Amino acid sequence: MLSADVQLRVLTAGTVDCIAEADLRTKLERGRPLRVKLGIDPTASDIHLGFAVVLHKLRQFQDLGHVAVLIIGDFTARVGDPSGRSATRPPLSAEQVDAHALTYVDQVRAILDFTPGRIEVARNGDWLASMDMADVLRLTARTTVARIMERDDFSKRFRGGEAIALSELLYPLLQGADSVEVRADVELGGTDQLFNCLMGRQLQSAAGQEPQVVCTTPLLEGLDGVAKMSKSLGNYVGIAEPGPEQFGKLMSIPDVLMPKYFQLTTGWLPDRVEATLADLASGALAPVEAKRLLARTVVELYHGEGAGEAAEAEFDRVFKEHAAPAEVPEHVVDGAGFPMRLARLLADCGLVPSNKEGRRKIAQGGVRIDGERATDPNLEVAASDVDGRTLQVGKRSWARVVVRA
RNA sequence: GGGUCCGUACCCGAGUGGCCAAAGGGGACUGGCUGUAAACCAGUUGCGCAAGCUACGGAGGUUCGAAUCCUCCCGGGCCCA
Repeated sequence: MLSADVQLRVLTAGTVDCIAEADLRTKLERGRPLRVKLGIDPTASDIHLGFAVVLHKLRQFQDLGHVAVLIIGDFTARVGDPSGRSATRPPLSAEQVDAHALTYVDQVRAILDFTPGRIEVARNGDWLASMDMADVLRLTARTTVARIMERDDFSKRFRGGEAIALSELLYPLLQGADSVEVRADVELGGTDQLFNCLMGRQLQSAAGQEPQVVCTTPLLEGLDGVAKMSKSLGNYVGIAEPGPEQFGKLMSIPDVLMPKYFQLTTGWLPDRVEATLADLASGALAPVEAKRLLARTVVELYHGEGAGEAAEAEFDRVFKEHAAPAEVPEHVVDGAGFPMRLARLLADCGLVPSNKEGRRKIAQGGVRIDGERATDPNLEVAASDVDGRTLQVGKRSWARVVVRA
């Protein structure tokens, strides 16, 4: 195992908070593998680049010989993490949570080391679900209303006269209870998790354990450049998405976000990031080229050698030469329905949410059949007009029509 | 438990008996320009080819006519206890 100093330098790089760094040093100096906890609530089906930031940090710990303790928050997902929220989250069903949990573990394999002994995966329902009222009361007695209300999310919502479910107030305690349960030495999380993680320290102390060190990583803004990347806002790049998809999405990020994306999503060492950003700033590297480089790098990271260039080639094909992508989803239509309105067909193919919307898109010049723009919203098409052809709506939606006799 | 205010489309928010499928803003989408960036310009943003239908928390009611008035219910805020 490397010296505590060296480890400390690597581990704290790119973190926002590390509470307390001295404690981390002490723990590292013992030379024993640390138990590094990271909780994920399976509230969505995709893991995205924003969450990958903290996963990469966890991987660094693993690479230095420490143990990743991944907590799937199957129980906490149903309470709803109030972090960064301005409203209560909608509850998820147990089935949804289970389904998400499975895909999470699958996706996380792309980043974490699953060598036995290097990782533990646990579900917090295993201990939280069986708590009885006495346990809950004991837990809640360990903190105070004032402490909970210090939290920005809560105090804002409270002052704004918005609803806060009592169960939401308990969320930080549950997350803290996880730390006690798994005897975490370190807990990682995004900066929005700071409060929750600190609760773990408090509860561990109360339980007679040495408090965990809390390391937070920066939050990544989503494609819109404003809000935090999240599934619910749809401004994310999933780590399991196809390369060309990732590439296209990354090309659409605002320029101002490029430095941050280089820092947080490429997995590059700080020196290389700095050098690239310097080139960008000096004009030696054009913004487009920098963005292409970024997109290629990220795609390679998740899809392997060569995938970046393949994605880029596909991107050029579609957006420079305006050709249809290599893979267009097929849509089978019953031939009996013909002749039919083009607008209807677009809706059937799922390219537009309604017939009406299809008419609008046509009128606005946003619809093409094999690259040929359609302009008449009342256009009727025969089966032979569309069979085997590619429909396009806007810049990013395609479907190949297959008429079934 | 008492009092009081509120619930409008993806979000915020105007509307308080007909002129309301509902102002305005944000977002989103389409087109133009471009580097699928930003900025900017134009347009669209319930469903239906249309007649029309469905929609202003839910259910009833008053009225020729309701998002607007009444009753009950559900959800939320605040004050008092």
